[in-house]
Amino acid sequence: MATIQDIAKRANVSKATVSRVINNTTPVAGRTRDAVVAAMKDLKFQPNMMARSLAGGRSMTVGIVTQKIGSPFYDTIAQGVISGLSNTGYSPILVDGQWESSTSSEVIATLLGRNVDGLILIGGDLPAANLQKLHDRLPTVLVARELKDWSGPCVHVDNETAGYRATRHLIQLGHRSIAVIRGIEGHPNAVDRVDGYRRALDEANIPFNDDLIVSGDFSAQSGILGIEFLLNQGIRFTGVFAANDMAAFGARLALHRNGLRVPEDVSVVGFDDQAESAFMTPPLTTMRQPATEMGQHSAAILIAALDGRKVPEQRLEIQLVSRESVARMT
Amino acid sequence: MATIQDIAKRANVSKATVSRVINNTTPVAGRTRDAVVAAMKDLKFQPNMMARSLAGGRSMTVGIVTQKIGSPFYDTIAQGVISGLSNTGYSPILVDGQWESSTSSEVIATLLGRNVDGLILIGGDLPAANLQKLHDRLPTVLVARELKDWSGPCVHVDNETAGYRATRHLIQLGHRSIAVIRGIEGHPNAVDRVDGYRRALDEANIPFNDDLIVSGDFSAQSGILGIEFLLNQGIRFTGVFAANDMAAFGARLALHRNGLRVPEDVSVVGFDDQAESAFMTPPLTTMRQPATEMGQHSAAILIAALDGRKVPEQRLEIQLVSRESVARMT
DNA sequence: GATCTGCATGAAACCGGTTACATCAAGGGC
DNA sequence: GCCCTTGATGTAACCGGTTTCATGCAGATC
Repeated sequence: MATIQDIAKRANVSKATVSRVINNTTPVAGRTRDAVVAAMKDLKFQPNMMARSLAGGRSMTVGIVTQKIGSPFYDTIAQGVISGLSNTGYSPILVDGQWESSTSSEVIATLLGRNVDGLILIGGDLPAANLQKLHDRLPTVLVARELKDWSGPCVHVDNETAGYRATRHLIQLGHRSIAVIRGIEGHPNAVDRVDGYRRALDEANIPFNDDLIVSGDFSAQSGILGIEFLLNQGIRFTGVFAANDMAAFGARLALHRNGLRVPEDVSVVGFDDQAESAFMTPPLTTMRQPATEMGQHSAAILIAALDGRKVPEQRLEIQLVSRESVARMT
Repeated sequence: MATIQDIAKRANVSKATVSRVINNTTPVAGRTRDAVVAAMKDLKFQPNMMARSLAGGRSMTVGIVTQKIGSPFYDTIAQGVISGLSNTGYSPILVDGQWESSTSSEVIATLLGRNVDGLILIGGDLPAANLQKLHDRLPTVLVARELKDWSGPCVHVDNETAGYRATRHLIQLGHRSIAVIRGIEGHPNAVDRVDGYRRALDEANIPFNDDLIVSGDFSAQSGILGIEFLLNQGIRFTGVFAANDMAAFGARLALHRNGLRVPEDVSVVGFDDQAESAFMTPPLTTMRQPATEMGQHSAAILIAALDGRKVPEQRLEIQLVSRESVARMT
């Protein structure tokens, strides 16, 4: 591999000049520049990022910390980030925090050791204080996580409103007994969604019934278990609001196994709108999270911050995608 | 951040000694070592990877080139690679080749500029010659792609046999008119699967009928279109072998829309066994690709190669996962 | 024509490690 | 007791860039 030194020799200039041409930091005379450019082309020069980073302090990499690789929602965000980073000169290093703040701290430490220029944290539950310290050190953007005491950039959507809208949709179609399959206990997004559910109930003067709420963990299995539990308890419901699409899939299957039709007997609303949801039988009505866009937008914010620019705030909303798993009560 | 110099001063030794302690390259006297270790702990020393890489020639990163981020199968492999890499000291840089050899070449070039120590190529269609040149330069493992003229390590599964088994399964249950929704034209895996399909037919003395084969592209939409097309043409079939699970989802939905029950009227076999498949209605019978294992195994192979070791060949097979989308012909 | 100014360029230090080589003290062999 | 070996450690060069500062040259000013 050709080094900057080789280029310099070939173009009869000094290393410094070559560096200037590459980085456009200082004006270089036209003919000199041409000679350097030609030499770089001839030798197929590819700058050594390691050296560059060591000298210049920038590694041109950004760290992405995702949670539980394999979860559709977080994965899609990560993909959005990666796609948003392509052709920016920055390369992504993707690591998994596994929804544990200790693991997250660890992986972040190795990312720092790699001199990443910026950090994108998808979800996670790192304490605000740690985050703030991190952000004082290098640009950090938080995705899919709301946090008070956080002054840095943050890309998130309003889960409470989404939960409200999902529930209102069912209510408007005449449903009054709406079961909820909750996400992981204490998970802020899950909590917000249930809060929205309650608001919609209050608004419609439907008393809140705790029996209709079953716990879950965002898995399809928890959707099955939730429905089985409700049915075994003899609890009546005509609508189901699932924590996410995976749980909705499980719920839909359990209903099927118990001879309940969707949507004729029970309506189901999911959350996320993952790729498969449009092709369920019946296609799933769900709250679409703009996961890809969230990822891309956070990449844009980070790049802007790294360049000292600011990027216009972009309003991302969770929207109801009305398909065929919901019907009017008859 | 503390540097090796700071450690050296604090432990009253030279930089070299600190380096030796860190890398265990040369014996260091017990008390000296202890002093250094203590100093590192005190100062929370985290070696600068950039400097390390520049000096030592190793970057402790590996490049992962995936195709079309967002495709369940390739994504799962990538996840496997990432998980296989965790705690090895190597960090993954993930890029998307987008199923275009020009894009792949480009992203690989930037990975080389980043001094990645090894490369994992998932799928793709880079010409064998390029690959060989690449492999001469740095350890490279090929995943989910079979290639003659390739002497390097390669993790793949036998798609022909899988296609054969899927078809045989249907035949054994009495099906004789089995439609195929093909994957992308010319995609080697897709071609192999259809070859296996033909072999099973031949073995059972069922004449091959070209009308039963419809084109597709691994998308759910193509599953819908395929079934619609067959139905419109009035072509009769009792079984469907889909290129992958996404296509199977689409096919299943199209059958539903046309009043055909699965599996009572038509049996469906998918390919991949992605997470959602077990929760379809009915749960999808499919050929399980050990995607995660493939990723992990290829990571293991690469790490071993980087350490100059060899890792025992591991036989990975595609297996039939029998669920409820297939029934015996009545 | 001498002096000043400004622009293009070169020399060298520096980033934080690794490593070949030099040095030095202690122990062993005669 | 002297010399050689051996093992531990220090010194300094080096990896491939960036950046500060010095330098030299041309044109402008008087």
